[in-house]
Amino acid sequence: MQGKKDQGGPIRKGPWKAEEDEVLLTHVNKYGPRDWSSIRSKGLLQRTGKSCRLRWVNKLRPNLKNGCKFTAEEERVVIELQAQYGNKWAKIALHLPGRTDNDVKNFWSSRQKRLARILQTSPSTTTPCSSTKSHKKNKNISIKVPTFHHLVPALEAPKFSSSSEEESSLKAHQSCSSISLIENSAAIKMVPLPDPMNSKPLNSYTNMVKQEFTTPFESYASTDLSSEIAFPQVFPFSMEGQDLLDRTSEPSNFIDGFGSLDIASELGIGAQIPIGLPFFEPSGNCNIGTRDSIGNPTNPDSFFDDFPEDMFDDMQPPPSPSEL
DNA sequence: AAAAGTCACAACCGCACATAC
DNA sequence: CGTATGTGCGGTTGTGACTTT
Repeated sequence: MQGKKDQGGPIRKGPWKAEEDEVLLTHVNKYGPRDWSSIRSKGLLQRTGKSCRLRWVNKLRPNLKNGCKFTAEEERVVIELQAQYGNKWAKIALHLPGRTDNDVKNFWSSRQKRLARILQTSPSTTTPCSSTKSHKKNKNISIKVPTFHHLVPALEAPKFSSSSEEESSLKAHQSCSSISLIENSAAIKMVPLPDPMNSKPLNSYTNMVKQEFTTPFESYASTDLSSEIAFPQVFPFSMEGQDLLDRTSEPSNFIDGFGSLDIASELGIGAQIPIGLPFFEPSGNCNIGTRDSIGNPTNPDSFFDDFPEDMFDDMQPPPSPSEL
């Protein structure tokens, strides 16, 4: 960039070559992960110390899960910790063996971007879809996403497959979403499953879920969420894809739609909303194949069925549950 | 088949903090 | 004690691969 040459010559930027990695690894093996600046000053590489360190930390360090998608469990941990620590990626990464802060950061960033896009496509009034991927799929439909999302928090939202090994992670969301949605429809009336990972530092989270998981409204009322939830944050439920959006065009299906943990996760409000613990497969095998009894649009627990669709249009911040 | 959009990832930048001098 | 240097962290950007239309 700037004529910062000197010691090791002009600074090289951009993608690392295998030879550079080798040199860097040699250095680390010799002196340990430190003295990054000396790498350049010794003329070993035309990289800044910072760059060397970053390369090692993010790619060359042993035991990294390079190339592996975030598992459902990792995803959940991120969500939980992000809600707890905020954007302290390095801190969060400490809880995820093999993951770097950069990994976590990128992962979260992707989610946020997706959420942002979805938000734009979820107007509270009938609006034609327009440009994003979701839009494309909904091309000619008018999505009417009711603004009653504040009700959602109380709804159980198991995210069965979602990410995890398989294609999952985020990209797979597009495919998983529809599945989880379907499964969610059943989950809504499910009884909380035992916490699959109670040994994790997610106790508060899981306990909360268990506690909350009575009936949507009961739980909602019992925790007085109306006073806890930052509404603006709650509103835009991430519908993990067009499927969700599609479904949300109908109140009864809408419920099915926001079943996923991502609702909170993508909003970064995992700790604020008693989103149910996702019931994904423990071993992170997002077997999308488990899309058994799919396409069951009739959700017996779609309590919104009784509501006139337009009643949500002008919905204001969350009324107390009793008002519902 | 091509174009457009989206995603995931790698890498850089700037700032903050810690330590050495 | 003040300054310089090194390191760590979070934010941002660029890019290639993939998906959808």
